[in-house]
Amino acid sequence: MAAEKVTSRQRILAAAAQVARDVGPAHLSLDAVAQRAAVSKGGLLYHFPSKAKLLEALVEQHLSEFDAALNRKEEQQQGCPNSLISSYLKMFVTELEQSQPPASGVLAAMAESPEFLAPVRRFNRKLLDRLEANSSNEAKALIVYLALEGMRSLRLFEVDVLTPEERESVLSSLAAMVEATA
Amino acid sequence: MAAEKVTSRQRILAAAAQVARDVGPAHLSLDAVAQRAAVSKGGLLYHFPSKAKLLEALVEQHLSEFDAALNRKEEQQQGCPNSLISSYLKMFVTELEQSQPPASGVLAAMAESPEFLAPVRRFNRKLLDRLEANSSNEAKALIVYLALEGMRSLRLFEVDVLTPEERESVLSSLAAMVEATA
DNA sequence: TTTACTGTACCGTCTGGACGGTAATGTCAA
DNA sequence: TTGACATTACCGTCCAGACGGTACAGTAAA
Repeated sequence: MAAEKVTSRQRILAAAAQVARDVGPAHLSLDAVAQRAAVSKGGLLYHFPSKAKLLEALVEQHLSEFDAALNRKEEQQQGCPNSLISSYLKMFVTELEQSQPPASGVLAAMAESPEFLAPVRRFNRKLLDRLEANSSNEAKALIVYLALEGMRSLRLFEVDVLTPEERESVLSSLAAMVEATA
Repeated sequence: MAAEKVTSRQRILAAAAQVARDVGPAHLSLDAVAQRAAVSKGGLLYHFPSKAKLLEALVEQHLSEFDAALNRKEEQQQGCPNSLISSYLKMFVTELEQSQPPASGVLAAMAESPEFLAPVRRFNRKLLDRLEANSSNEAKALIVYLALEGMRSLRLFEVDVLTPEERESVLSSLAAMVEATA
């Protein structure tokens, strides 16, 4: 049950993100997702009984992948001061290097209704709490967090116009801010 | 021609942003916009011959209002070093104080298709060029810009979970960064 | 026998937008 | 001054297509 089922579910989720990118977040249709995932519409609705459930899962998946990636980075430098914000920065760099596509599934969910982002709100608040508990300088950590969030959202909206040089310059400055324990 | 026409157009534009906020960016329908603007659907289509034109106008309006607000702030402190990034910061604070609603019309446009954000890309790039020409420390200015962009996008997505204290702390730190001419 | 689907047919609703009016305002020649 | 026409700024209706979701019969593997 696990192997096949999970694979199908994940294929559908990935297809949904793809479709959202291709036709615009507002035009994510179940038919198109099913086709892209090489699943019948009945099959799709077997896994996700409604469009809302699919969008919910899209958000959930994004959050859990984000969390996993962050934790992975943090394990690599346990105990260091400012380890969380430092991990977030490293994670962002890794994402860039691997040129991971933005989380367009989340966009589709928010387009449908901002309510779908309630889990994101909860996640963000928890992250902020952890960040403040973990940082030697809260304000600086917040700025780094927000600057990264800014770059993420620019990419998500496909309005990122930073040159590679600017990006590098910003990222190294942010790294310096993190290391300068005030 | 001028007085009535402009008023009607603007009522429609404002109604569109409202509707997008209410029903979710993906569900902005011409009928709903017409109703909210107290115009018939035919009337709406007279001003905006297609949905695409309406969304285009929504983005354009946002950009021009942004630009106007920024220029207004900059005029108040002509000649100062780092005047542009400083103006952007002040503008953001003003927006917060007036608790202006986020630009949900732009969200509706991007939901329909990311292509609608092409003017935003151009605008951002120009802004960045101006910013770099105007700043005594490019990297720092970029960080401030990105942090503000981060806060803006969190609000736009309705996932902003910063406490007023955190916001204030960040904003005053950003102001300090701007003033510390390196 | 249960799980995990496929495929087809179908339904009700919503939506963009085409279309054909129409009333008010303005223009201009006789 | 007035009648003829043009333009502007809409209104209200209609329709074809897309979409979410249901229903159901069948199938193949574990």
